[in-house]
Amino acid sequence: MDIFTTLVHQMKIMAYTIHFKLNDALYVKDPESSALGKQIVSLSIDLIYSLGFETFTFKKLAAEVGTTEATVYRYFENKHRLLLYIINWYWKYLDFQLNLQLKNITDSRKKLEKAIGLLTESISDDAEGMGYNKTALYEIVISESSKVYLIKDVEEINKHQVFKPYKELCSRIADIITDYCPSYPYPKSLSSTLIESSHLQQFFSLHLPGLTDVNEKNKSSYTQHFVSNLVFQTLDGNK
Amino acid sequence: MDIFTTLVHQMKIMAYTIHFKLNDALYVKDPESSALGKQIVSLSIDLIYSLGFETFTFKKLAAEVGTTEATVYRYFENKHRLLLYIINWYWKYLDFQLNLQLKNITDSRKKLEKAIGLLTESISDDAEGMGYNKTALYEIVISESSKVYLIKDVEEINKHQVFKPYKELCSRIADIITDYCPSYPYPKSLSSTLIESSHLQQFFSLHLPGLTDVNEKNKSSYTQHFVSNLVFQTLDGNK
DNA sequence: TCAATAACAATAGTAATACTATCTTTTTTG
DNA sequence: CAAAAAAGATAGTATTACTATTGTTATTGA
Repeated sequence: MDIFTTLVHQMKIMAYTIHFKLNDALYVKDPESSALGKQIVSLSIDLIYSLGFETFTFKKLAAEVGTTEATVYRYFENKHRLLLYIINWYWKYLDFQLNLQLKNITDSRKKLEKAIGLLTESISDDAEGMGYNKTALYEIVISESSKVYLIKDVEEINKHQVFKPYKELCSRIADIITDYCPSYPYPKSLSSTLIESSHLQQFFSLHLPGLTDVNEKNKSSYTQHFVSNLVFQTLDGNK
Repeated sequence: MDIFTTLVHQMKIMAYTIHFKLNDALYVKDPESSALGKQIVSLSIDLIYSLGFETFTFKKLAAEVGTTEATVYRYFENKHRLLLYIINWYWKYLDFQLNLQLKNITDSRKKLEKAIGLLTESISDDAEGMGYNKTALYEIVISESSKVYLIKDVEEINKHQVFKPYKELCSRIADIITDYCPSYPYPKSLSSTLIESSHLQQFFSLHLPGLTDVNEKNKSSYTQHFVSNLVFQTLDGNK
């Protein structure tokens, strides 16, 4: 059984909705186990997107869901864990999409190109079966995802495997990198840099364009081209 | 008058302590204008370092300084502004150090190498005249700096020029990049990527090493070598 | 040098946040 | 149908993030 088939087995696909089983250190009660739980996650994505993570509170979320704060706390310990849950879901989703789209590609350069396309969102993979507001989720990933690890107790929560999906995504891309250029000494570092700088350049090009070389002409494909150039020149120079 | 001389003129150097005049949108009352203000900034660096930004409060800071919360509020509107002040100070400091160390170098490759060295802290520039706890400040920059712009109202606060020192640092490095490789189309993007990924890889190598290729052997120079390879292969490939 | 004024300390208070606890009602399930 | 689990309703606490007021001590500038 190949790794992709294994992944498919880990999910249940029902009526166009993908379910990922996430690490139970992320929640108190599995939000996938009830309609209310799903609503909490779904509406939290919309609310974090519109308020920003700092301004987002469980009280506001409860009002949105039509329930009470206490009920939200029955699902998630605090808002950081909820964000971590959302970001983990996204990492799993991306890993899944990557496998799906790489399945029939044999050329490692094409694989890397596809991965960059996915990360920079230049591939319009349909949001069929996603269940959540895709725009909101992607914006949250860009603006808030680094807040899940940029905390004092990273190492403590890391023990509970909460970064496993991220590490798996990072490893998968690192493997493609090594496949493309076996002599390159930093495949994982380049992979994490690729993931993070894709997001960061998207953020900068939208909100602080002076930190980038984005302009009216290259706008739509700027991040993809910049990151693509960065990765391939680096690897080709290390061949 | 060259740009470096201009910069020197912008500062006053007194008894080994460097003072930078920072944007007054950052504070209510200039902390450089009193001994208490300096204490507030200095001890906030120690406290943010030891508690992490999320756990850090003005009440705790006031206790540390031996004053009251109300007094701290007379200097800074809130803790986000204080962090922004600290990070701005660091950006100005780095820009100053960069100019100082690049002064007598003519070769653009050597200039870039020096810049990378400074960003990855592999150059032990003496902390003489810094006035603050250098280790704490550098750790804050690595772990907390992105929180100053990853907020909902980035564009609003950007109007007050609070990211100017960052943009200046980014531009300065971008100019060296263009000097080294005039045909490279993304000098500012590469510059911001260089700055941010230097910090991120330092963070990952310390706290989530599985996302990098750090090991016992390359530990001390890992980030510098990775980033150096990334930048030079990218630029050499675009010549 | 004295009078004004700014700086700071001390204290108090408010609204919101981040929770926890308890009790009742509803829903699920064995 | 009974037991158990989930959710609703309500209440309450500690901490955070401020604002306001008043009195005292430095500073400074006429």
